[in-house]
Amino acid sequence: MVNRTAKGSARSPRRTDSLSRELIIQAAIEMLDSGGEKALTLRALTVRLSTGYGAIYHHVKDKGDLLARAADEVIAGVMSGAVADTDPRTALRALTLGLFDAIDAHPWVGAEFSRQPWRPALLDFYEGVGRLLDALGVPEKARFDAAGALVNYVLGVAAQNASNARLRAGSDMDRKTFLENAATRWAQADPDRYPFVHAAATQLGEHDDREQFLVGVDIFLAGISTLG
Amino acid sequence: MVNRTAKGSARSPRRTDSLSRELIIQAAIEMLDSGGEKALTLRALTVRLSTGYGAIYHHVKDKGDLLARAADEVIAGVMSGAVADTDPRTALRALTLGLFDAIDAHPWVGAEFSRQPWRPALLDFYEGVGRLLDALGVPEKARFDAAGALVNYVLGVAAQNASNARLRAGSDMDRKTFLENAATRWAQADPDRYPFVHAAATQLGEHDDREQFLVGVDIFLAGISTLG
DNA sequence: CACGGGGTTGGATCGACGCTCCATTCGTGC
DNA sequence: GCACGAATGGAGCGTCGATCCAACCCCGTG
Repeated sequence: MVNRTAKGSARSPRRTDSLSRELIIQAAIEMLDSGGEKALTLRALTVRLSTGYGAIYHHVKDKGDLLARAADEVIAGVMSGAVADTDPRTALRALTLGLFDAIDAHPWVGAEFSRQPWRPALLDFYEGVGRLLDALGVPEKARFDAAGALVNYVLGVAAQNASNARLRAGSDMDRKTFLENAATRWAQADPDRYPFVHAAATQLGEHDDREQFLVGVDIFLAGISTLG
Repeated sequence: MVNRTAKGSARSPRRTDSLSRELIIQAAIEMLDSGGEKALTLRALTVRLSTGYGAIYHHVKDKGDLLARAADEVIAGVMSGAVADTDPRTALRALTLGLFDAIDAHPWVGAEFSRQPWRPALLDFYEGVGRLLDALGVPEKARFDAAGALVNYVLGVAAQNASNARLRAGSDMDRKTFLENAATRWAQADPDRYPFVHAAATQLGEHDDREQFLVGVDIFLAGISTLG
């Protein structure tokens, strides 16, 4: 047999501090936050941690596993800080807004959860929503459908925001000018064919994502309260 | 200079019927429908159309462009068949259900729209929703927020369904057994830590995605009617 | 202290991907 | 019939995720 590693190149020294899964996930989160989803490549990760593929794959199943764990980590931080408000309505707004803000700060989390919506971190979110709906007096039969609808709404907005953030990152502009550009495009829509879109262009340029999200939650809560 | 193509291999004959963008998109849609998102590779596309990369890239900017156009094509088929119902409530349910069914039949479309929510096809959907909300008597100021919330809900459910379809495709099982498996997992959740999830496991196993989607729409409509 | 086996690490290597580039060929107006 | 732009096919490039294995370190046993 041939000695396949009989090259002159000396092997780089082995790391002194041992690698851990936590360390890898932390590094992945930082890379995702600073450079978006496409910035997380295993090659870049090996460079950042000054290690090789073997070390990483020893602690993590594959790239999907790494992404999922990173997303879980971010959400876990949010859900743990959930306040137990006395008013279920206020608590529900706070809970959903917490997830909104987290995904707004880490857009890649939104994309990841729209890909894998059954992660344990989302189970906690589901549970929180369900319990608060109970406290709100929603009958048990309707609770399941209501919780599903609300969670889907939150994830929908999250995916939307994540996508916008990606577009913004592509042509580095801030949120304000991005919205103004979109509004201009809407305003240019044919008023005969698109009366609503044309008319809504102004509001698109001025609206606040966060506030609009809360309006949506309120619409939901108002609708849910009519359920028998 | 060296003649770089002076190989012995004869060039394969040029196609007689000319390639068109429509043809390429149609082939892409069929590949996506039969094998999911990962089945659409440019290499496979060149084989299917018995052509080369150059021909494809002449008609299409890149793979993202191709995916987006394919998704637009599918949705355009749905939106064109929209019925003008007299009752705006019924029409709204029909419109949203149309999009739901389309994405249910072509899960990759859901994933694509959660990635690029500002495509012209969705502008039509937005317009339809906005106009029907107007007919429903929603005041102009609230219409923008309400339409945004509803569209986001629909896209959220769509992304969720697309993801479930992907999971099902991975371990080829039908919808029923897939739901039963998920329900079993929910039922195994700790009843003390996850009382709601544990209790909802039964409904998860028995529920119908389509009906639950419509319940969500109804919750929305009920909530919207409270807007002043 | 010797030693050896298992947990851990680094990196060469693989197959597949999107995409670029260019020689070639077709079609059409002159 | 000829010239020229549009259209085509495919070799090749750079990069990706993933695999695989020799090298390495730590620690328990004798």
